[in-house]
Amino acid sequence: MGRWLVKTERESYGWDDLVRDGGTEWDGVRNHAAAKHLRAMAAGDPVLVYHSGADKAAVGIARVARAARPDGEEGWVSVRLEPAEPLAAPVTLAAMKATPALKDMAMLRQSRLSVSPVTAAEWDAIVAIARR
DNA sequence: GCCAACGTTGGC
DNA sequence: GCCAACGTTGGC
Repeated sequence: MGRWLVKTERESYGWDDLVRDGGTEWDGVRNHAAAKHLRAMAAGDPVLVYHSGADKAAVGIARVARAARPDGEEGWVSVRLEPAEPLAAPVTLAAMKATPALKDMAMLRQSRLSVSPVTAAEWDAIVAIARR
């Protein structure tokens, strides 16, 4: 099972929108590295939803409801994400950067990557921060 | 094939 | 508002 993180801006389509809609097609990714991760997602995989911009925090956990399929434009794909549960508290970028266990996190290493993998250890560390 | 110019993202 | 990172485009 893979674990993932997707970035979005609250103002464009955030966690609250995902909850309201009960799920959405995660499309429009036009970056090859990010798209590669979309293609690697399997139904059931958990996905952290991170708000870039003003919030700069992971706020909820979604699940991959359906693996990648063509998103309408040649060569690009989308997956369906559905909300699972909100994090007990937002985990800010600052908190992630301050956590040694997360220093190699793909998102921190390459801040512009909109879809990135999260290791099991990183996932656990983030959930632990949310609960403390 | 190289590289400069340019656009976008996202943190500060 | 600025800047760093980085991807894309287009001239050569």
